[in-house]
Amino acid sequence: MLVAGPGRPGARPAAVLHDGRVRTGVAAALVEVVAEVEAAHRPRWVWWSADAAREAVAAGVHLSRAWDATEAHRLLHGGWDAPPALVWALARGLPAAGVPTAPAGDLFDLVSAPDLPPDHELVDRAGYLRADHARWLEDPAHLEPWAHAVLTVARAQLDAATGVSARLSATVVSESAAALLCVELERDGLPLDRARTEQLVAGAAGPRAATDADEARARTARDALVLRHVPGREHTDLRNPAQVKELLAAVGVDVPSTRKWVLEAYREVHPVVPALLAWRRDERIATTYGYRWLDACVGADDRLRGRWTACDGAAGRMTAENGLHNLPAVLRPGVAAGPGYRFVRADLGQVEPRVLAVVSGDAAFAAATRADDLYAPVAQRLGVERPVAKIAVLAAMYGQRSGAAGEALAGLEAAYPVAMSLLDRAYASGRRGEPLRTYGGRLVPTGRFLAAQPPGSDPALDAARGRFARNAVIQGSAAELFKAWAATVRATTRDLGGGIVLCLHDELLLHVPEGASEEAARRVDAALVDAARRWSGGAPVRFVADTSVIARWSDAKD
DNA sequence: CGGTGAACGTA
DNA sequence: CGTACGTTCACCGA
Repeated sequence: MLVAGPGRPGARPAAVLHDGRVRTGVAAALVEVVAEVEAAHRPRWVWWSADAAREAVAAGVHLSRAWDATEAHRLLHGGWDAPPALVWALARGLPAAGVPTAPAGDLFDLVSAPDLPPDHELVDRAGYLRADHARWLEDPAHLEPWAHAVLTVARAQLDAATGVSARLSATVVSESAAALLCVELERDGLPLDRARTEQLVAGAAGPRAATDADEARARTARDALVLRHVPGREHTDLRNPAQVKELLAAVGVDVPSTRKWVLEAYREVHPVVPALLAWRRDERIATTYGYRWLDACVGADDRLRGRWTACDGAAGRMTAENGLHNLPAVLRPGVAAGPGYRFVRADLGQVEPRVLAVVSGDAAFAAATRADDLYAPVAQRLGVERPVAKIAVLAAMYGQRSGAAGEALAGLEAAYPVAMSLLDRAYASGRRGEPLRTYGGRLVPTGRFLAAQPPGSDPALDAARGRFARNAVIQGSAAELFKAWAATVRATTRDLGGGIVLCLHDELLLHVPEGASEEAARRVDAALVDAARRWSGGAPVRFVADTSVIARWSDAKD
């Protein structure tokens, strides 16, 4: 057990509970104890959240296995918000509505003190965590009961998980590893070639401005490249969509919105359209991924850092801040391995239809996953060209309505009825606002769209819930497979002197010493075979990765 | 001042 | 644009 109290990282109190023995102290001072216990016993660390491991991770201590009570709670009960008081309550079988709330400020002592248990008690008369437990934990002596409490929670969660499905406890374990990996990703950052990145930024935003006036001039100069095409309308604010719409109407481009995919069709109609689209591309880099971003998010060690989250609030994919998940492709040449290092880049091929084959248990569709290109056997079976088969499969999974997938869709229903019926059932239950579980067991509520309006009251809302549910069962299950893969890679490549530096939904980027890069690539591929077998329970579904050793993220795959 | 929608980057 | 996320901007109402 490893728990930490409130306070600044490093300076906060913490406790290690192992084999009946408790050691408490400042978290930074406990790192050695943590390392000793790990080396001697390789335990499954139980913690309220991986944040408890922050000091140990900062010190470079590798922790192999964990049970993360917050992530377990999210999997078991759905939703994202999971404060300890709620995690405790649901683990103890208490109603969430009864969780006592802690009013902030001085008022708290006056108003609620009589309802609190005696100072040495963590749990109140009703069985909930004492309402002021956050403040209560400022006393280091209280960390021991805090550690026992999370152990109680973890045991209850393990029982509950086993009761839900045979796979759920394995999902908790891999989710816990992913959450710990997030702390490591925050520590390590993504290697950048700063000079090259600055060059790329300059290409869009112009040279680095020395003063605010220079910056304003550069901005005006960028705007002028668009406005010169519309004499008489030089005062249009390009950052105001309503004004842009009016400007476009004045030159004969009448559009419902000024979105990129709408304007693409008007490129040839008036030169201001391509100029505006180019302006938007550059403006994105100038404002979001420009010099300010470089200065704020890239460390002195040329690493791009941001906060990582193991699961989003919907189906459970990982999220990252500061551009780690949405860096424009033109900046990717700036992501470069350090001297003596290489990236190993691996991305899953056609992961969502392969996941559908597992989740649905469709034997015929599973057979198609034996091919490197899944759409080839599907096209053959349907008697259509490959592009048609691909559009039909994507349309079935995502409910795409535009495009000409109609006839092929009917073919899919006939050829793979089991897979198609899973998608139909997910859509139908989502329309009714029923929660679903992903293949690994995550509970996903579907009533999250304007919860005030019940299912059945708004057809458009019901359809949105249906589409969300159909997507979530695939996207969420794919996220589980991905995290199982990432956790396996984390474990099997750490002796090579490098590790994962980026997770991007279906893509892993490792930074490893050059001499170990080919071995790392082999282990990444082997990890996929292992993780897929464990996650899918041995289903006859093949997963494939495109894996290559490269120097820059943008380098062509070989 | 905070919240909202448009817009757009990624998967 | 099928879904999800993070970020910035302008606007709105308080």
